[in-house]
Amino acid sequence: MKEEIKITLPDGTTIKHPKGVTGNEVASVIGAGLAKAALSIKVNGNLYDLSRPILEDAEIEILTDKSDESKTIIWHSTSHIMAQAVQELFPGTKVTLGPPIADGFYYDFDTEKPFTTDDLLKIETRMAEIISGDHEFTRETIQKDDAIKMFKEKGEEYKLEILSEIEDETVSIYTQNDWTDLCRGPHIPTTSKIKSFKLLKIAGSYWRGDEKRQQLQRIYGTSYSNEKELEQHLNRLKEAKLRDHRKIGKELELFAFHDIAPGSPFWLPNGMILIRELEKYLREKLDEAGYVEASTPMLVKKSLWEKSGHWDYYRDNMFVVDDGEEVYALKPMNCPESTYIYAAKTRSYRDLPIRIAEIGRLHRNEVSGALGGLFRVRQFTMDDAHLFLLPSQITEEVNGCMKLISDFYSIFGFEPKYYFATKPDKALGDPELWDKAEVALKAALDTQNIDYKLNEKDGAFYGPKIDIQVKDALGRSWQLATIQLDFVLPERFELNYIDENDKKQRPVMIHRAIFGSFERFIGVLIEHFTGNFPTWLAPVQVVVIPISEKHIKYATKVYESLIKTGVRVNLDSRSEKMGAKIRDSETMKIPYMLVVGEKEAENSSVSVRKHLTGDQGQKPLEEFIKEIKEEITERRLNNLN
RNA sequence: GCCCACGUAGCUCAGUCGGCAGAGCGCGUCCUUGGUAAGGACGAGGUCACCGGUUCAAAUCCGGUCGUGGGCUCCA
Repeated sequence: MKEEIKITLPDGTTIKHPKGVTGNEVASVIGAGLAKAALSIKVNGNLYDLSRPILEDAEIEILTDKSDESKTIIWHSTSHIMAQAVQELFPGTKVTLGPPIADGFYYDFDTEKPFTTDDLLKIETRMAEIISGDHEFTRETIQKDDAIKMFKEKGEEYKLEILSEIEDETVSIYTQNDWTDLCRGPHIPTTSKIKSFKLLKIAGSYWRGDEKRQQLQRIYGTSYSNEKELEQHLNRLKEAKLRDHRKIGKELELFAFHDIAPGSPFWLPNGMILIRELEKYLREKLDEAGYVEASTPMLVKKSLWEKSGHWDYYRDNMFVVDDGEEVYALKPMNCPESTYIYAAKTRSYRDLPIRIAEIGRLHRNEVSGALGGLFRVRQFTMDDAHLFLLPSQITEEVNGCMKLISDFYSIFGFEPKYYFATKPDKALGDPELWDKAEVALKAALDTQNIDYKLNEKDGAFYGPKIDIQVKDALGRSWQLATIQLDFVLPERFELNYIDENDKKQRPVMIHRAIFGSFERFIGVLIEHFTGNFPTWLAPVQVVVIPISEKHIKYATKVYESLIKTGVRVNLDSRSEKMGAKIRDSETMKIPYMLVVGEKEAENSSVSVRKHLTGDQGQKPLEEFIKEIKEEITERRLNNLN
């Protein structure tokens, strides 16, 4: 009699099966429907192919297309099919890696001729044939030596390099439709489980992401087990395009780029309003949180950068200015100079902590290919701050930073997520201080009951840090804020304070940013709000629309009383029809349109139309002013997104 | 920086096989005076990114430069 194993289902029931039973068989016993929908199986936490024998007692979970894990399996299987199609259509192409990624998959190829858009269509056609052939994905475990022999014969040098790094004696290979790839798996049972797919783009990449190594051709694609999900995915891409801050920035006249200053935005008057409002809000928050503000020079002698270490490690990213007598560099960071503010006078332990904010304009010479809209620029304005404190104050100060950050974000509707990064292998500074600091950071996170993810050994070489990410309205994550401890800079710049025993001691330094840079943050805000800013941020808050020339006089009165109360208001007195004026204001995403004519002039009222919402009816001008003032002062969200 | 694609009016874009530079929006002037998303007429506006080459002839073909976009971490 054959040996039996115990299979435990997610609901706790157990079923006995003969040893070597496959996921397919287990699923069939549970139900025919499940067997049909099954894509993979989780066995004791590991993903298995449905055809792979289970050899021991196991807790299992049959995965259908409802699970995220099975999506990655579908994507990965599709990348194999794509690789097969590519090698058939373009003989001599060598395969490298083809993993699933966030929303699909890619495969990197070494090919003599780069792929064209037409090639993508050909590849898609061939893939469709393979998929409809309903070929099985079969797994085989073979000796590594045999695998080496096999891929050597095929001339797949990249697979050989991968094999040389594998320590196990056996490796797995997967075959579909007579095409075989080295792969850890698992895969979907048959090619026909893929119901929809699309190849999205061609891109260059490097073998192992290393620019010194072979340049490869990457094809990105995505696939799903039904038509609908692909459609949804393509819609998301479309939606993201509509929200693109470069497009909206141009339409709303927020900023412009010009060849004359690559990577540096020209802020137009409308965009400047965003900067001014953010600055105002930021400074209010900083004042409340006990910060002082400083400003340090933009152009500094290179000896400063030598001392800070930037000259050795960051010079490629710095703009260097030689006036013929002296070599200067534009500051790429504020921190080294902030130490001069601290050291401008003798500090006592009683003075600490000192929190120095700097809204500083920085220049970084990013390589041309890295630039992108407002997200990656060469000149930007950082909302920076440096805190100088006693080691015993770390927890409290980090707490303060986190509170400031979550407070700041809440009015934009952002939920912060925290990542705690600890000491990396290559770290500078006193190990004892490192330990203390990590304990203190953890204490800060714990006292606030903050849910965080630990990124071990991911800290900066000069200290541990907490990174904060937010998700925007489209669910995309952005890293904006960071809180970093620094033990190295106080050392390099020989900072000190006088302790209670009249002895010199080193302070600990914290670098922190709330939203990183104005440029990037505004880019994120534009996409988050689709340009439909809350009223307090909107470049133009109200437009007054007289119905005809006869009403310009009253419209001017309305306009002036709004100006007087500090509302940003335009008067649209063009000889256009009201409909056209409304259309133009809607296009410019202006929060409020005040239509005024005969009726309104008679009783000092305005007819309010709200952006994207429509006619709100008539109300007294005074009432409207009171309401909009309140909305602006409280910095209310408009919930239009 | 590297690979691919792209660069035509302020904006969005068309321009076939190499043969006189186009549209809509916007802008200007005039007409129109209106009740919640485009009223009408006329007009101005171009070194086809830049430099060079091929050709009788280049926006168009070739080479280079600059700029823009996508990608270059997601580990068989």
